[in-house]
Amino acid sequence: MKHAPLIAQDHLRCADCAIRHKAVCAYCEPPELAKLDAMKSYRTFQAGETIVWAGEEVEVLGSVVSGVATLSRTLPDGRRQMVGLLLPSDFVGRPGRRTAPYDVVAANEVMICQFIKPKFERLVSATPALERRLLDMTLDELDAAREWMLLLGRKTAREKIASLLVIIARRDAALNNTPIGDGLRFTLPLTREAMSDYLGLTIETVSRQISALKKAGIIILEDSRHVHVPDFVALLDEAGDDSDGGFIS
Amino acid sequence: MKHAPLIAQDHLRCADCAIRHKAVCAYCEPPELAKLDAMKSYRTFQAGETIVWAGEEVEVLGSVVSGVATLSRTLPDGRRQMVGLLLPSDFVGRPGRRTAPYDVVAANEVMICQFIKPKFERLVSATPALERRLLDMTLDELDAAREWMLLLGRKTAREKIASLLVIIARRDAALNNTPIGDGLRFTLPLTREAMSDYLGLTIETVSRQISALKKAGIIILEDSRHVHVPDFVALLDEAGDDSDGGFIS
DNA sequence: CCAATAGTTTGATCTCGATCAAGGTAAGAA
DNA sequence: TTCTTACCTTGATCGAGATCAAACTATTGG
Repeated sequence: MKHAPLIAQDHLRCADCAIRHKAVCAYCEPPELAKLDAMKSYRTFQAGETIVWAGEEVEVLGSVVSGVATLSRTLPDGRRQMVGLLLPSDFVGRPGRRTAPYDVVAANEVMICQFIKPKFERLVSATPALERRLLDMTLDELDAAREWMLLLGRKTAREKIASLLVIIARRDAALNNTPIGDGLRFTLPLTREAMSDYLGLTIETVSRQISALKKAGIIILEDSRHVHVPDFVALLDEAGDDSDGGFIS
Repeated sequence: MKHAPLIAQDHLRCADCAIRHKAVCAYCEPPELAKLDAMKSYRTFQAGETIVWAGEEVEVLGSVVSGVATLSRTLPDGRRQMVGLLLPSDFVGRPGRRTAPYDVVAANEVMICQFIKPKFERLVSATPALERRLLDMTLDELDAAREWMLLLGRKTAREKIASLLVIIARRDAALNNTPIGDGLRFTLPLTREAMSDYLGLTIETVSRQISALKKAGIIILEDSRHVHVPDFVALLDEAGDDSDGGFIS
């Protein structure tokens, strides 16, 4: 049987597309999947707004359409570690679980394409292709988490910063459908504090290492949020390894 | 419909049991699942033996029956970080993926209950309950990985050691069906070097912190591998948080 | 028995990133 | 405009954990 892609360029734009993508093709899509279209709704969160509180019952799940959200855990004494970064097309929520063990917070204005959980789960149960797709997405998240463990446990502050820049640059390029190469330009969607939470560092160290990369000519800062990378390979080199960060599936 | 547990005490003993557990019950098990019994075979690996090389094609998957295996990633310059610990009943292998991005190594003598991958995957495709169970197990692994990210990014060396001891103690107790409490006694299945790889520390720091916990009376060492915990709550307290480590699902 | 090997512990010193502290910058409100 | 607030940068100092070095323990094999 011939398989044609169900969604092309804009498969990142909303949750049901992100979920259907790869799960099925235009020729063999189970009719149940079309129901996703009817079920979805959109919701916007402001920067800093908490989308899900750790331990709280979650009644909704979906995926990020635009903006950036963070997953983070906090120790009783306030130490915080980000455990995931949700960029457009990433899935939010845990199918089959009642609560999340971490906070989900909007880093900037975030639009979510969402489904009512029980409805969505009923559809999943009835649609093996959807179940398979969710497993596939969860394996990608697991790879990303393990890649991050290597970074947290063994990389230097400078390598951590470079690695984060590489990931953001790659995702940014993928989102805009532009090739990755020299002369790359992108916007940091995170504050220095959020970066420090992600990298297991302090704000000051993040700021210092970014300044150091700037001084070394690896990056050029137009302002604190706008990065220009004249030589992408040089940045990759600073990251300590050449893996794809587990974020490309 | 009434649900009865399919497997009781010994559900940890082999892969098809670990996988069937929770997926189904004695009354509603799909007939396909019985095929797991016919497909499984056992294989033993010596301590230090590599079960799967990073990037290598994997033709087999299954779960740990006895012993301990580790998942680890290595940077080009040799720095190593363990990204997962496989204790009895844990699943090995990535359904639907051709290769693994990390090495799987036997920490001591390990017995695996294994399935031939294509056969297993065909069965999975035909058995939605199995697919769901795999998703559930993968979500547990993801939770554990994220818990570990918090440890790697934000905990002190002492808290890291205490956290690892708590996890091993809990798994050990679960395996032997004994309650967790004071007067706990267990064997460390890892060398100091493996612990340092897991915790993002050096061997020396691991050794020193274990000595410090011993001096503080939190643990009593019968020899370097045999630990006695007089007061479990005191150990928990040293771990910095009271979560279950994501290892209990 | 001794030698060799692998793992563990302890000490001395160094260094990277944390901490403490002070300014700088940009955007919005009064 | 000036005040406020949030965010970012830079400097000085400190300390937890790394590194370097040596000794100790247990096991295996000749």
